[in-house]
Amino acid sequence: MSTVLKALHLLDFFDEQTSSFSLNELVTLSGYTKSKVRRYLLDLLEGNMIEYCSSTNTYRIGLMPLRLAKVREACTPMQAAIDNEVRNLSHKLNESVHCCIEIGGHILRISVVQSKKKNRIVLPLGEKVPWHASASGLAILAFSSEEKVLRILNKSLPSFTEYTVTDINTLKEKLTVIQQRGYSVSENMLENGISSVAVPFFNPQQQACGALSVVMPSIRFGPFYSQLPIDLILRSAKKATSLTLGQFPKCFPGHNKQVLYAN
Amino acid sequence: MSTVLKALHLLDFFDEQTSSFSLNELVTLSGYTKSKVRRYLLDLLEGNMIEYCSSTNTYRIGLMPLRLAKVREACTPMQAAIDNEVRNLSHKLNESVHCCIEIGGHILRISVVQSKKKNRIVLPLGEKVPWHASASGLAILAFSSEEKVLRILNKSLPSFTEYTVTDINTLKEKLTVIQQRGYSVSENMLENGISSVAVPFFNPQQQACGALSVVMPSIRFGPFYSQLPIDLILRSAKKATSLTLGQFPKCFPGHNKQVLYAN
DNA sequence: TACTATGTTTCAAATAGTGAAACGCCAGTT
DNA sequence: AACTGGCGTTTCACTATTTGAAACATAGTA
Repeated sequence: MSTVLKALHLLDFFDEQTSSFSLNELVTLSGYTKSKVRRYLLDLLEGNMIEYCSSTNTYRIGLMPLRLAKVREACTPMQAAIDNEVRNLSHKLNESVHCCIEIGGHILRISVVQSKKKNRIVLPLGEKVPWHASASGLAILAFSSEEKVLRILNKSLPSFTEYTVTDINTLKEKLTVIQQRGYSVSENMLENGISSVAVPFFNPQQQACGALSVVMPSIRFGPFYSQLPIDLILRSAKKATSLTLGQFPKCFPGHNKQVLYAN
Repeated sequence: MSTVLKALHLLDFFDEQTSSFSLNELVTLSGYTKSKVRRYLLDLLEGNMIEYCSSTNTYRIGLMPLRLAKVREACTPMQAAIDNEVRNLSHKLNESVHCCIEIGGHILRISVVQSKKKNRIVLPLGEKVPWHASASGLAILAFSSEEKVLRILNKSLPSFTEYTVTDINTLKEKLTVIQQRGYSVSENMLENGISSVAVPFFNPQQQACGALSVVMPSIRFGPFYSQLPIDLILRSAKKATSLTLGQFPKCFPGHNKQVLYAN
């Protein structure tokens, strides 16, 4: 593994919950030796990827990512495009809609719009979502390489409810179904009473890089699913894809324009 | 120079104008050998810092910077804090106010609020500002290391008006004055008819990382400067500094609370 | 004062980075 | 079809950078 990659790996630990670390904390988290971590941190510091706060002896994200994000958003305004699609879709369906993208091996929720209904699902922004127990995670996995699927699912997976599927073979079968349908469904898999439908979207390399998901109380899911507005959801996913210069792969169903509904 | 830093250096070339590059373009820009650049790009790719677009054979900024920027803004909302100070200051002075920060060796304007007066200065957001011919640039330089000053000023500097100073020794004298006063002044240096005053602000390492600047038609500058509301401007700069967890250095004048006015 | 937890420095050993050159591929030209 | 130039890819011997362990420094605490 290259030095550059090892250094960049340190950045993976920073998130909204834990946004700054001391040297020793990163030593523990990364498993690298102290000298290694220190050297990397100094390099990242000089490259403006992180900042050092001398009063607390901790490191946090620096200004360079801000600049780079600005550059990226300036030429391909993904965040704006996605926020827009999520808002539209939520407005049309009057259910909560959220969008997750995969970064650094995790799925992160980067956009949410809540339903206006009294009984609705409220999802925190920036949260990590489990691969195997969310419609979004499965939607992405279904259009990922076999190797990646194995890497992610081939470990002991946590069970959240009695409906969480943790067996790799059952999960693989689920993925096959999702590949055929083009969307995934989660009923009470992550938390009892919450159900959702997700459609993946793709990056320029035609890899699934995120998913749009409609999420609601399970009590409303039956009627919703029986006349699933998959066209609407798909259209949003395609728009999000094209706005970020991505491309749906040939293997995606509905290339033949025939969309499969419920069951 | 470490490998990590050399790899990160490639990211410096990406900006709003030129947001994607082929391998060879980066070879030319960086002066590195082809093998080197390629290796670095692959590492950055795997670290999600960049994306590869196979249809154009070019690289552009990836998703990781987006994530990191989000993390940073979530814990220290710099952009929001600065926008706020710029708005306040502009409102109080009724002149255009803007804020620049230094990223990757350049000064970028990241926040602007226009004066409400008919005759006012309108500045584009995201523009690069020259180090030697702007109040902001000089304000930052005055509180930067000698080595950095030399690196930046020790090349042939463009002349914008007959008032642009391009001689390094004259510029250095200017910097000394700014160090004593805590603010910098630009009269017609970048464009005839535009004058401004700038105060630097600082990051946690007490390095000048940006500047707040009040800018107006030169015709109003005399009266303005004769009773310069430096306290107001300084207070805004200090607030911007503290909100981003930064710290003014000991060497900054006014630690003794005595503020020097005009001339 | 001693103790502990943290960050810093050092240096020989070894791993990972390096540049040059050869290679393969594609598109445009003759 | 053969030639050409431009670009990305692969390879490999050489060596410079990275590495880990251990000693050192410093700050906070009992």
